Amino acid sequence: MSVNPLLAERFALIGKLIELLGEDQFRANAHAKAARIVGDMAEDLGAMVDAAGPGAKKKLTEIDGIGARTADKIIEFVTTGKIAELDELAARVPAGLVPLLDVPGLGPKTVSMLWNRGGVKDIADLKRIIADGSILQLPRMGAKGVEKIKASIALIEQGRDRLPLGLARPIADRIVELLRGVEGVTRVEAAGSLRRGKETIGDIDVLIAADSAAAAKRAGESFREMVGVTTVLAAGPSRSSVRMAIAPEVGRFEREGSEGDAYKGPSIQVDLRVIDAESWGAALMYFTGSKEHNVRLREDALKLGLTLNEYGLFPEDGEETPPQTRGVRPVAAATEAEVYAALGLALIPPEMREDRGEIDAFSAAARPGRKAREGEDRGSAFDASRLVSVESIRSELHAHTTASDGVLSIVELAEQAKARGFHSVAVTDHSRSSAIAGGLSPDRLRKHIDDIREAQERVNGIRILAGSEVDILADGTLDYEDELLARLDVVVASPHTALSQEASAATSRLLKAITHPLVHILGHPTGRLLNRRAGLSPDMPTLVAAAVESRTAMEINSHWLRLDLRDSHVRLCADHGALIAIDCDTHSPEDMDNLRFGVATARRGWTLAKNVVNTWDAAALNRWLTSKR
DNA sequence: ATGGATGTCCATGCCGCCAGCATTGGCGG
Repeated sequence: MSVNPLLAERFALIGKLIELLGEDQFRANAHAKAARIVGDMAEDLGAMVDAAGPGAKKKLTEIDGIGARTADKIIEFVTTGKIAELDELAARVPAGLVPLLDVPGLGPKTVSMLWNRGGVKDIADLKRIIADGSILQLPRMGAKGVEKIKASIALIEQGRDRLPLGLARPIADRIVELLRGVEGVTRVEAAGSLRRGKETIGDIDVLIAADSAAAAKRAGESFREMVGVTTVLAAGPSRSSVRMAIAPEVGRFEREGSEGDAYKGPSIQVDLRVIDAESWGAALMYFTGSKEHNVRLREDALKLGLTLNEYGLFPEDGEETPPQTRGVRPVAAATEAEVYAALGLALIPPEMREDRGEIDAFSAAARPGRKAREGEDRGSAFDASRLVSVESIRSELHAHTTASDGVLSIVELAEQAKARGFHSVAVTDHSRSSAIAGGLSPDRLRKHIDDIREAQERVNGIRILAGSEVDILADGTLDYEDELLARLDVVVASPHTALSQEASAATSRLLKAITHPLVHILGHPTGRLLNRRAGLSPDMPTLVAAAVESRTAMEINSHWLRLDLRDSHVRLCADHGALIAIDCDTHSPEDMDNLRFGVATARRGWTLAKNVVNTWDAAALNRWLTSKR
């Protein structure tokens, strides 16, 4: 287990405690920032500290946003497992107060006031003073706000995580399709973290433009009456807001027994916003985010004598009131491209809008102090057309058949892949140790290879590669003898068991697989499952360096429960030019629809199409495969 | 607490909206 998520959680907590105590806001911000940086880092800080020894502090402070004090705390946590400052702060604030910060509508100032003025120490206290009405005596607590807080608490108590992208996306697609069918609606787009392809989604934001107020009204009505809506939270001319039920089955809705407020199952909030066509681009940018990206853009706008908001990019005139309310003409507003262009930027793909260096990279002018990226001339803007896209994917290199735990025969799998326009598909059933998944004994694999060759005889227009998803055992050895692996066209090596082994063991285990001369692809490298299992936390820089050296591809497993590698790991691969394989780990035909999630993750990690083996034509793919034979 | 410019200090992400209160704080993006 990597210490990074633990450290991120602790830094975030320190920041929150400082805010609750009403102490230095800048210290609080600095800790929140440190939490974000540490959480995004691919390299395990525990390994870094151990490896650097006495030089650890210097190494840590080289990271932008980590100073001497934070470095000390990282080292303290790695070596002792605790942070004294955190313990001291925690002793001064009731533990039950921190979860209150997660209640929508409650921020640090309000929670702090509830505690100091209202004696609130946890959610139960808050509910009590809401119930007996005494909360209304406190400053800034009016009837309207308290109603909102009450509703938010009810929601929080259902205790749900953010929704995986793979569940949110089909819901959003359905809503977008519904609204596009409303007469007079001219534009519809889902924005937010969904549009950025983040692995989990907090809520769904849908923007529309319409050619009349009547059309916008019709759209709002259709939206609020959709199947699956359990509660209408808002119903105004410019905004509607609902909660939608999510059935246990993917992307399906369940209405029986879920009428109105009685519904207590999983749900997601969906907001519909009506946008003027003239400010479509600015609004889409604002609602797409990320917040950090938006703030950077607004900062840069000010340096150019401009001010950016969700209505457009305007000349900065020093007036207090928003420019659009004074009839000021925007410099740009209608499309994202023109707003970015007016800021001296090429259109930044939504997946990259995270304030992770993309604004400098997309700047038309060279900016000093920036390292040129692989495949990029210093001083020229990042070329978004070179990023990998769904359309650029030409093969699936990780798929299962009925021989192990898939539902398709070899021929059926080939037909599915062909229908998607692929030139090749690899049959990679499980190896013997994955007994539950029907792993093949060496003898069965030999027979399976014959079956694959025989299937190829019967199918035209697609190449069927004989492969295996071979288990990487806990010590790094592979589940078949080299002699057998050498007979396969493609070898995907993946960890399936011992997924909680310690970082150093995981690193050497995976390193063995990457450097094995017969292995082409490292499959779902960490074995994590979203919201369920953290998986391995190997030292990623070491793995990536080895992958570059041995020309082994690192997989992005596209299944929305895996998305493994994750975006930050992918970015490390892109920075070093490692090969990437984007695969669906196909077990059934629908699994191939997950490709877009894998591609989104690749784009979030700045992956160029040329570094993705699935984008290569058949000849190039074959040259790479045979180079390891 | 950090990072930048200076050599110890100084500034520190933007903008709009809403409720509550009476002109601003707090929140969310």
